[in-house]
Amino acid sequence: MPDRTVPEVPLDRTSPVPLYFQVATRLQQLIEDGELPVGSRLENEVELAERLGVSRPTMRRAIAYLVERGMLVRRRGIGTQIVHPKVRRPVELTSLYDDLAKDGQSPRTEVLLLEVRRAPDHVAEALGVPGGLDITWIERLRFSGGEPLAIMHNAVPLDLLPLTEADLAERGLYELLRAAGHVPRMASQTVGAKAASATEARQLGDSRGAPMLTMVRTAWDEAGRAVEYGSHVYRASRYSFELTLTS
Amino acid sequence: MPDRTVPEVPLDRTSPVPLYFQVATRLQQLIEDGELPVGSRLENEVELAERLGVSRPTMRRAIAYLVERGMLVRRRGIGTQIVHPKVRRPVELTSLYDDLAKDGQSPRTEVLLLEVRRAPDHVAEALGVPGGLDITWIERLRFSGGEPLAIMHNAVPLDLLPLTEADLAERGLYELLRAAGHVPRMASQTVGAKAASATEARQLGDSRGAPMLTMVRTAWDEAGRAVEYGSHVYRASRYSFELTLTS
DNA sequence: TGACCACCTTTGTTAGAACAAAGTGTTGAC
DNA sequence: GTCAACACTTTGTTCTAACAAAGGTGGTCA
Repeated sequence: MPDRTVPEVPLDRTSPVPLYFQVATRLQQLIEDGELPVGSRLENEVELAERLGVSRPTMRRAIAYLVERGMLVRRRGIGTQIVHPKVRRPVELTSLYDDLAKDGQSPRTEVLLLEVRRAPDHVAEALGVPGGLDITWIERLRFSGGEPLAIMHNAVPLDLLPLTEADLAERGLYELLRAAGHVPRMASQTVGAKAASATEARQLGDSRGAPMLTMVRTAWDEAGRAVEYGSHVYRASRYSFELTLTS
Repeated sequence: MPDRTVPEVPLDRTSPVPLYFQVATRLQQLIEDGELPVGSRLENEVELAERLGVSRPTMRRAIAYLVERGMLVRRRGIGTQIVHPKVRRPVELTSLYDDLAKDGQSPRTEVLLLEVRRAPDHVAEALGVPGGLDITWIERLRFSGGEPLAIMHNAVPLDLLPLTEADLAERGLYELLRAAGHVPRMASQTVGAKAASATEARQLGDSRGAPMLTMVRTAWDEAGRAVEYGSHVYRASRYSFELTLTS
């Protein structure tokens, strides 16, 4: 496949958006739109930098950004190739509410319990706090399309934000956390399966022993502060996790 | 928390290992060992570069590497802080065999079926090939600690490598792929749950209807070529997925 | 013909330098 | 005493420059 000449990229040097990002964004768009087709090779970075009017480090940074996202592949002596037309993010750190809302499923939430209490040992440990931490403890039932989908148990450190039943009924926990300035940035999850207990079956309108997907998660914000512990149970017949992962 | 003086870092300028990586690795070690405790702040990058005897770009690259991995956090005007003592990789792209072997569980594999055939439609689609693709189709039973753990169905494009029953009994599929130069770099997974079918129950020595964790995956190599399709069923009582994810 | 070497292309690494932008803290005016 | 302006600290962006290393190609010589 022959080299592909990248069209002119409009640059705004007065903009607060960094040059490397302007270039990267434009390249990404060209690839997504198919103007730079999968399999084709880019010009070499020196020429490209010259033609677009940026320095080589800036050009390299833009390319590195797309390599990181899995759209481009580079090899010394060979060049830069387009290998995928869509961004391949590692994994999106989203909540169930976000996922459903994005799909236009209009989720509904029923708050079963909301109380302030001392964190149980296993929760305190998951949050990385020695003990004696005050948390808001929440139990919610999530519906989608009018059908129950999941039971969600969450703990949020009390000093992060005040949580009310009304807020939670209308918005997802992650949305509330973000609005309060505690953006989840990293999370550690364990995904497993189990048979529904009698209680779970009753709450979810499923039969006892029905297969359930379980997820236990701890999330941290940018500054490394634990913002959420969650232990959820999903009806396997109605939910599964999709992940894209990179080495 | 006061600034922390980073101890001297030994640099080998004749080594093929890049300087920024030597610095990053040493820093990572210091953090993991607790010599640079969580919450403490690093010296500013200019001073640090000077003291360690590298240029500022090199120092920045080393730090950026650790920021990317979630160990450090930087803020303009503030400095660089240690927020986590362990590397937080997005998600490791490993196979079940790798995971078990790493835990010292000495996995055993029984090859139930190995044949060359035309890819079924849903497999061809998952691999991103229009159709008419010849694949090696494999069905394996994976044991751990003498107990059956999972049933694994895989498809590997025939032209990638020849697979024999003997190879698969001794080594994991990913290990074989890597050895053949087809290193899996990206994968797309769907994780769900289901109740064991009669066949699955019999093969896994579990009861019919027992909860099972399911995983369907397509993996690509560095060049964007599909190298594997897999559809696996794990006994939920004996296995779960652990993931770390970043936004 | 075939193997090996030299050369070309392309990305990777490192350095030095200057200015911009974001936070923090301090000083001074009112 | 309060608040705004300013200075200082620290990271972020951008540029120029040079050399190293890896992959491919073509030519020479046996």
